[in-house]
Amino acid sequence: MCSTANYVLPLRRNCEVLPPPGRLCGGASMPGPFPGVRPHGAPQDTEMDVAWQELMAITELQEFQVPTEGSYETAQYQSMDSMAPVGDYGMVPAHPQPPAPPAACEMSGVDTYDGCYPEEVPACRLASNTDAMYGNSEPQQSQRMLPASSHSQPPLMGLREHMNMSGTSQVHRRANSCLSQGLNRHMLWTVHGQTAHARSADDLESDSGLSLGSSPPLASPDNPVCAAPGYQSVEVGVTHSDGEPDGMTEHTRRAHAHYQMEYQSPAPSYLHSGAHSSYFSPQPGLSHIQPNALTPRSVKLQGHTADLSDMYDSTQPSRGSSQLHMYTKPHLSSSTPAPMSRDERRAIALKIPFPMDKIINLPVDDFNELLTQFTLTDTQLALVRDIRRRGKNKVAAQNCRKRKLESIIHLERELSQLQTQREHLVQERLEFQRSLAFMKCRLTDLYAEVFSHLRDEHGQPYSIDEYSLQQTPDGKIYLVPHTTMHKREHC
DNA sequence: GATACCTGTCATCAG
DNA sequence: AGCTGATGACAGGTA
Repeated sequence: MCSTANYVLPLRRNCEVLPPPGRLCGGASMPGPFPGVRPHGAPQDTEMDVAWQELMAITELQEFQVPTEGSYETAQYQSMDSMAPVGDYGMVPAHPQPPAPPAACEMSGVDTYDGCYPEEVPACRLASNTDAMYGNSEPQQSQRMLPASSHSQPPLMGLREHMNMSGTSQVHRRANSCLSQGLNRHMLWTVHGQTAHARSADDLESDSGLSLGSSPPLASPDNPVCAAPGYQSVEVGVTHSDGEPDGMTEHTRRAHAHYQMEYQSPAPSYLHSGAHSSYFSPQPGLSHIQPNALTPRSVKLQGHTADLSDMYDSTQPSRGSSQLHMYTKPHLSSSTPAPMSRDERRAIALKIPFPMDKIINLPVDDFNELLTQFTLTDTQLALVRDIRRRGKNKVAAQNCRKRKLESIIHLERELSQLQTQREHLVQERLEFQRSLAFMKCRLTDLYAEVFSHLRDEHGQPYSIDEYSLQQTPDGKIYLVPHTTMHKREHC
């Protein structure tokens, strides 16, 4: 065991031989660390057939006949021609006539609303102007069944450009060009488009869509706007040249009748808690339409209301004009409200007897009670539940995104704070290192100073290389030879 | 035309 | 079991 007994010269603190520090250690610098329109070409027949086969595979559509190729063109021109002279339905001419399989119009019961989605009777209603105008044609089925790049897309793109999409600001941007462009495009579309069915805006705007089983696509009542100019072009350019004396085929009449029932008759009040205050009031007619209720197409149409109304007034009876104005906003302001959503249009199309906000926001018990107060078809029920699910998920998604953004902001802020703190700590470490270097330097000086004053019994100075100063826990300081220290270290 | 962003929707999971 | 919220993924629209 080693002990301090080996120390040769016990020294005391504050020894007289220890002079005060004479100088500061210099040079203690420390290095411191200091980041479409399908090229207006007719779709291939095979593709068309496949598309229709896929469509027909849908249960709700199986009752319809797949139109023959020849029927498309017939329908295109026939329907358009037939539309022109119609005087009872003002909205009729106000939309491009989508090529529809006339064969499907042979089906019975088309003129009777059975509560099904309008798309469930696509051919006839599509053949009519009604659906292409307000409703859409099997949007989701089509989207699911028909790939985006399918043959049916081009004509649809034409229709999309022509009729424009709902719910997009694009409506406003293109509003001015809608009339002129829509006319030309419609003509092209009419001539070249040979798609078996036309998709309405709903169709075009829809994404992957909802479940096919629960929510078949619905007709949308918002497609008429740009269609008007398109139809005008048809009416002017094509005129009634075929063999439709009265200019209206049977299926067209039925479709118009359908439209009359759907959009002209008193509709339930759809009060929406969101951007859309109400888009239908119980009173039929025009005056009740809220600005918010206007669809993009109606908004788009707004800019051309005068022109169109003049044309319609001259060619269409007041009834049709009334229908046209039904979706016409008095003033097109920059603060144009959001257009009707797809579900809103669907609700209108299916005549859901209660407002959207109730569908979405009511507690489940109240919601179920509400459902019991009305006799709804299965289709209506499915739609209502889908609307509720989508509405809630929509809000949830909005909240989720909001939270995500807030989380990102929070994390960025936290990151910034941590970076600041890190910089502070780095500076602090640098200061400590500097201080430590200074203290080491000073200790070295003091060490040398002490040794310079130490003398052995012979008056000789101790060598700093042979001796070192050690302090014991009790505060005593000893001069220890390195050999002893080495022994201690070994101990 | 490519890209980023926004929004709606769907699918899925968990409570 | 059904409802609801949360969220990733996807698609479409827009700038």
